[in-house]
Amino acid sequence: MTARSRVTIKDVAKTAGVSTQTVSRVLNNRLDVSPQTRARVQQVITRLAYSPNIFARNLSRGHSNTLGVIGYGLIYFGTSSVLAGIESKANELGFSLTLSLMNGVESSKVDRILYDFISRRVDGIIWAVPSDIDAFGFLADKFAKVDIPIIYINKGTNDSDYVTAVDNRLGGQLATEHLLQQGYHCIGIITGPHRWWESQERLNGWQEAVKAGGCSDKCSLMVEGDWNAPSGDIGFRTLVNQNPKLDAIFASNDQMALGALQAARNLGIHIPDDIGIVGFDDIPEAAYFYPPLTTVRQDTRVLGAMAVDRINELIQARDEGILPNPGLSMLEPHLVVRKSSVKA
Amino acid sequence: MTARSRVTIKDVAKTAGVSTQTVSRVLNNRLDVSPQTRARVQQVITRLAYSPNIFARNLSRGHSNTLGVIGYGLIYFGTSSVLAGIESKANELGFSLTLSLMNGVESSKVDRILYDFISRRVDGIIWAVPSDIDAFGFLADKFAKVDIPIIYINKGTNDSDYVTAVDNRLGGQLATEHLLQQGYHCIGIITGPHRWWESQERLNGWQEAVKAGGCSDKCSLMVEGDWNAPSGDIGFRTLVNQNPKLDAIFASNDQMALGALQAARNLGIHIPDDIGIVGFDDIPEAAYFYPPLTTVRQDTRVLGAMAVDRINELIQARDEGILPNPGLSMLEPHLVVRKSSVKA
DNA sequence: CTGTTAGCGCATTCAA
DNA sequence: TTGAATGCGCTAACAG
Repeated sequence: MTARSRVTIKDVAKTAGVSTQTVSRVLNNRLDVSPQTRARVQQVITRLAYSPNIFARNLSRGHSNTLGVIGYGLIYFGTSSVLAGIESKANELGFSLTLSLMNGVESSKVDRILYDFISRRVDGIIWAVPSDIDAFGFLADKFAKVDIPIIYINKGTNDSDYVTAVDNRLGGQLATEHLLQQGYHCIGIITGPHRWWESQERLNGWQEAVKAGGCSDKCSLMVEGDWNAPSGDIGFRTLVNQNPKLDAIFASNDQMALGALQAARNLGIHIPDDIGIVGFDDIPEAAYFYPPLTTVRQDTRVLGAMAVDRINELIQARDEGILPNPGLSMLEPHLVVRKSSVKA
Repeated sequence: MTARSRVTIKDVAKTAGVSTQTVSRVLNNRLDVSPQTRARVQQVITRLAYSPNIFARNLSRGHSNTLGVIGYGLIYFGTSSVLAGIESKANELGFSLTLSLMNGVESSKVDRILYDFISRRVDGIIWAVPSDIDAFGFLADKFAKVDIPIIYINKGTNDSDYVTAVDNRLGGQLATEHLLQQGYHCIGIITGPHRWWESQERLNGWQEAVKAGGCSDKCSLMVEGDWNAPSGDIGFRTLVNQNPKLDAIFASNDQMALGALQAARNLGIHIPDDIGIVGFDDIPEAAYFYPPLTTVRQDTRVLGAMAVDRINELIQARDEGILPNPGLSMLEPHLVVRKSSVKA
């Protein structure tokens, strides 16, 4: 106790004139308590404003009913929204959350977080950090040692892992096919960083669609961005310079699309008549861009919720000694058509 | 234990050939351990991959070294960014975090969260939910009973409370004075919901500046928004209809400013030549709006960090039996000038 | 410098 | 239906 001491189960027991066990039973909604005693104990509990010490409880029970979540910056729409979904679902299922944030994937920080999670006896771990293939190499080793169920959000499948992801490849396809259907023929792409799984997949989707659409190599140029608006601005200029015939661009997220829109304005290029643009994410502002942005919506909240459901299954199965089949659960994104890709 | 049992301090003690006490001393970096034994114990600890059970530790120590944070939706820039600041600073000071999210201020949810915080023996509470005056009425009662240090982010002062806030009034003034300096004379405002403290303060700042600038009542019209872009769109149209002479608008956040920009385009009104616009927040996208948005930047990350520093002081003071003076710590926002308010 | 003893607050045996 | 004893894993107070 930090000086002042709190009400414990003993106090409740004493003033209610029963044993601590009985109080414990009432707390845990056991059936084997007579209605009268239960009522009496309840009264005392509320009167004394008693609330059980969760440390004592968890220590005694041997587990924490807590999920460890490793997330990514709170200020990006997609990653924040995933966390919101996780929080909400965890709440619904009665899990507490221990949240750790990472900026990049630093090995040492992962060690510290894992150590903390073990100390907290988390029942499961959700990895919600966008990360590249290299990172997953050393992560796999670390996680293998931990012996706690873990599920990954948005990483490439890997036979033995439990993964929940948005079908980013499909998203890239949808975006690109839409542009083709609108009569654009020469479709460039501004990707995210190449090492990100999401980025690769969106790129793959674009590539497939572009090939299927019969676009020439010259007409399927690519430039790498960094997810932020300035890189969209630069990317747009680069693509246009490389091929003046270019008449459409798939930007791998909405921020880069926003940068591209600004570049176009500054260059006197008209969107969508000269060049069509499609983004990815459908951030709330996208409908108010100029022109309003056609984009691929991914429901990241649902993604987070799915992950929690899945880890819950894993935990329960584990308690029963079962080992569920690993694999990938995919969430389908869909296209939201606005003016940036529809000629007047 | 959930079936499988973990390595405990006993195991370490046994295989290292010392008492659990010595292991404990090593764990807590006590000085009174000989270098040899310390080294030996350390080795065993890493070899056995031992990590202390935090529940046992907290139970024994009597406190949790944890901060309870009540936050607001993860998908809004300002509120998320505050949380990011809190997370980062808490990490730096060695605090763990227990995060609860609220959408509105529902009394029953507050009860549940507080109950949970008490169960977790949090050392301090940070209230980071934008809320109206009415809410603070019943909140005060609840918090008074809890007997845990608490600090509020962005609420009106109240003699006896500890508050950390952005000077929203100053922000409103800065925005409005800037417009006056740029030669605009008839400045309307799109506010946030009237019951929000932030909204009120920005409104007050605007009002002062408008009065000081000698604007007539007709030229200082106000319309209420809801922080989202659509309400900015509607607000813009309303203001323009009410007074065709209106030549500037202060939108109380960037999303509403974005909506206003779109409305202007659709009405054929030119920004900034016909009407100047200033927003509030400086979200990352603001520089890429069309035209780029002049806005008031508030460093919400720093705000969060300040709150953690303050609660830390409170906790320490409390341990020493001192009661620091309550009051308001203000953070100053500043103006970021872009094209939306500067005539060509 | 190290070990022994005791207890943190609760839940889980067992008896009664 | 209830109570008494025991232990979860760790730290604090005291010895030595």
